[in-house]
Amino acid sequence: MNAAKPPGGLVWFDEPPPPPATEQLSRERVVAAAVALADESPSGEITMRAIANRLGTRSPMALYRYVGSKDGLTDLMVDEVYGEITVPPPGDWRTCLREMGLSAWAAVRRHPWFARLAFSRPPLGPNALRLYDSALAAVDELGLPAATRVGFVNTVLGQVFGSGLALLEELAMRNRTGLASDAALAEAVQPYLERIAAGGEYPHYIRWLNEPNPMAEVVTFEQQLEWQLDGLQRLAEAR
Amino acid sequence: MNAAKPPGGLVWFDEPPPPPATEQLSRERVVAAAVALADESPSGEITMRAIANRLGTRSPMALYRYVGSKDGLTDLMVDEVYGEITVPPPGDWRTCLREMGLSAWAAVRRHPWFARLAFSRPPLGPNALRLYDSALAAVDELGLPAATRVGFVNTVLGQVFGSGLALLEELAMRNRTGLASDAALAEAVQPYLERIAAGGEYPHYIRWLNEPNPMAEVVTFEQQLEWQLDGLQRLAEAR
DNA sequence: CATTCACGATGTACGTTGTACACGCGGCTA
DNA sequence: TAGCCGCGTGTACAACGTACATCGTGAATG
Repeated sequence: MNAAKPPGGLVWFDEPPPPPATEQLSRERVVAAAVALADESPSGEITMRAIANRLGTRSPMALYRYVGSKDGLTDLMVDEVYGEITVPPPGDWRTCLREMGLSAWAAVRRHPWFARLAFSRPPLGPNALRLYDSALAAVDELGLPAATRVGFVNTVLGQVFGSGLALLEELAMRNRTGLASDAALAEAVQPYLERIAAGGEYPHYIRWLNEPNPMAEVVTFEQQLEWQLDGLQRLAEAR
Repeated sequence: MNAAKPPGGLVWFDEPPPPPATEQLSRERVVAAAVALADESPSGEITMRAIANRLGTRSPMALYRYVGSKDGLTDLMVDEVYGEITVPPPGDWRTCLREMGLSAWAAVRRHPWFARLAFSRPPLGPNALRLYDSALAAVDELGLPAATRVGFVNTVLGQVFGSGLALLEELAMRNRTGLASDAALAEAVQPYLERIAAGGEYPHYIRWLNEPNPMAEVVTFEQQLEWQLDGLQRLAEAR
């Protein structure tokens, strides 16, 4: 053991060697720790070192035996969340896709970082495949060509991931600037906007800011999802 | 000048001291170089060092005099692209929002990285404000409450950024894996999918893969944009 | 029972990133 | 002529992902 010797210090001076590696590592434990860590961080950013730390392991290198690389770990995390998305058994296709969308939306609310990663990794893990398989089963009754079937599914998932990403980035931005509440945020931007207003440009923008509740969320995710389903339905009927 | 002396090398061995800083730096030049660089990189990722290099400047620190930080530069880049998005003069609100959506979509195609950054930075630059102002002017005729007005605009822009992000990530992934063409990609995933197929699970998924042109893009951006506009119109009429 | 071996975890190290800080050069002003 | 000040540079540091060699330990083998 050639650990860096504290210059002129005896072993006794160090604090005793941290939580003694509670348990065997495993791919599952690594992924679970990564997911938990990402859930806690507002931005969803994680670090191999942080994961190692959480597992009581001193070195990030220990993880590489189980996940290959950070990208590999990312894929595993993504598939983990795909596993939380459910599709009802085949029946009315529109109901199925709606339920899938809502279920995916719930998963994204639990794990906002998922929206970002889902965009950047191909859905090829077992849970992703299972999800796509169920969803394709649900639209089977329409008798559409292959590309159209998967287009239907992707439209719904795209809506979820897009809205999720907007959600994530707003969370991250609020946290980065330390402005958690609507009020604090409004106050911080105040001086800047007043300078803008003084310039007399952007009259409609200024008028919006001065009306009550300008930030209320009025076009909800559920609403937009329904609109997309309307569109898909019209597409299916016009076939 | 106490530059690191090459160990056992004479000065003459170094190449002569590079392109002599063509021109004065400026915020505009820095931003322009950053945008050009991001456009060239498939992932849209850039580096302060790379920008400095492109400007013939030896040190990345020179940029900090003009942009404050990388985040600051990001904001400037984002606003630059916001400046490429146009809204027709007020008239039929639906036409205006559609034109804005299409114009934004064109901008995103030119600068895919914009979709990612637009999500992560608040639209407070001059060009973003001008865009929002024009868009709000276009929906003014509807006589809706403030939050609803801006909700209309955000719905359209959200659709653009969401679709843009999907586009960007697909580009990035293809480039990361070095599989540019559909054919090359299909070939690379082939063995994996065959193992899957052999298992007999995911029957609908496998069936999709085996039909002709499974990857054809069938639900276009324009289509989805129109569906959102349909929804907005119904919302406005039901008011 | 002794020896070998493979495996899980570790320490060290490298290259890359953003950026803080101090310096030096050149042109302007007092 | 002396001082200053804006601009670019070099150096340095912390944090990151991860390649690599190493080591203690329990299982497999002779």
